[in-house]
Amino acid sequence: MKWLSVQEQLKIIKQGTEELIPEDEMLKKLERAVAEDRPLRVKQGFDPTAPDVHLGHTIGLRKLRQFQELGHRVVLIIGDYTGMVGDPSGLSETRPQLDHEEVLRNAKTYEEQFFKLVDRQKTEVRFNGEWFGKMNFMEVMELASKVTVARLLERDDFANRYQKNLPISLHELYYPLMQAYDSVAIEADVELGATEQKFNLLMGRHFQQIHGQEPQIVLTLPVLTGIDGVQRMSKSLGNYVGVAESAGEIFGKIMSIPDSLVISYFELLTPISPAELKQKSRALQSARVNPRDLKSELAETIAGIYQGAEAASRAREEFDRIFRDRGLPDEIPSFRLKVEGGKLWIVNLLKETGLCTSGSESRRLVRQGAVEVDGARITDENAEVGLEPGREVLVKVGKRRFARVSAVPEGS
RNA sequence: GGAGGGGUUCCCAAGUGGUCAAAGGGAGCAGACUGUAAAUCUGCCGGCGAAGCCUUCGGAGGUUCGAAUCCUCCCCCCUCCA
Repeated sequence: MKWLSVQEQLKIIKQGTEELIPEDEMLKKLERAVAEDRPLRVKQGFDPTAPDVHLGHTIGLRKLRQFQELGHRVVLIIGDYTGMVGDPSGLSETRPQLDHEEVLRNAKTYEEQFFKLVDRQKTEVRFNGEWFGKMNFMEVMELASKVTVARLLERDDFANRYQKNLPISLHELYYPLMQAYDSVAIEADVELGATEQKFNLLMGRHFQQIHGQEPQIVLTLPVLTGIDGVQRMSKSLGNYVGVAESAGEIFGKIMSIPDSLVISYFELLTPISPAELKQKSRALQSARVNPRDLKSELAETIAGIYQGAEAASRAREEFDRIFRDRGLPDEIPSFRLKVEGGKLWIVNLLKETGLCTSGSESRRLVRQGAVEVDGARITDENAEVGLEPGREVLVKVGKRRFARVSAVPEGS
């Protein structure tokens, strides 16, 4: 194995990271890795609670990839056991617990997405049920005896909830211990996580020391702001972009982020060089470029990483056509509806095609002027639309809901 | 175990007998504008072919012409005491 110099490695590792604790130990580990030609074991755990890997996760995944490129080994821990507990990090409430089968099913989908960014050949996949499943109650108690309640309550999410008189279940307090024990089980050299994971990561050091191991290095990464521009990106907050989503979906979602987020997205989510980043940032400030165009470039880049450059470019074209030029998307679902007397009430049409979920919503949208049939706006909620077999009528609701509708032929 | 506080529409949160499908904020959706699914402004925001009616305020009963609001029992959460 050819190694980069320790200093060069450290520089790359530090790029875009929030904290490296402690840096001097990292240096020592790297030196030893090179001297003994033995890759570091870089741990990252995932709880397969929701099988969608989103852009927020990719910050960590890109970092793992970098470690691999430097010659190190990734240990991916699928938290089949911890997933059943539910990580309380950054949450103000108890997570729902999952049953074991569900967790295993999710894990599979998770891996597929994970390996879009991380090299499978240089990854060891472990389930933490492997060791937790064998533990007996005495051993669990033994673990628990190593941490004090006061220490656990230092964590800001627990502290917050405790202060606000919100419930904290006892099992949640075990989560950090379990994650920490994972590090012991796989003898991790480094563990990555978002800044909000810091407590859990540090607990890993503590446990490794207790078990006579050299403590792992803790590397924290910035938390990505979600597409709402306010809260951290998370599936449960609905402000996320999943890496498995279609290019069109990814493109559109990125286009909907506030302009103020564009630069940091470039920095955290694309392989942009520091120089280019600086240039874009200046261009934006000086109003030399239209933020819209910069955002479009960002959206295409990100969509390209996960769905391929071709799909990304098609997504951009389609977006421009629909939203900039007010045109039509490539694919519009077609419906054939049963019609009496050649006419169908607009409210039923919208409901039956799924363009609206209820009659009330249909009426509302018609009243608001959101509905067009063959380019003509319909504002009368009692309107009827003429439908015949074989001839499709184009229905548009709002800016992005389309359908082609025709009638079911007589007698079928 | 004792005493007290609380559970409201997707989320936060008002409401303590009719004027409540339920204030306000957020999210979401739509319209206008635009540079865009940014920003801003405006409107909508349980369901029903819409007249009125139906379902909804932790659950089940009850009082009342009328209950989110009052009573009874139950479930869950929090605080203090032990």
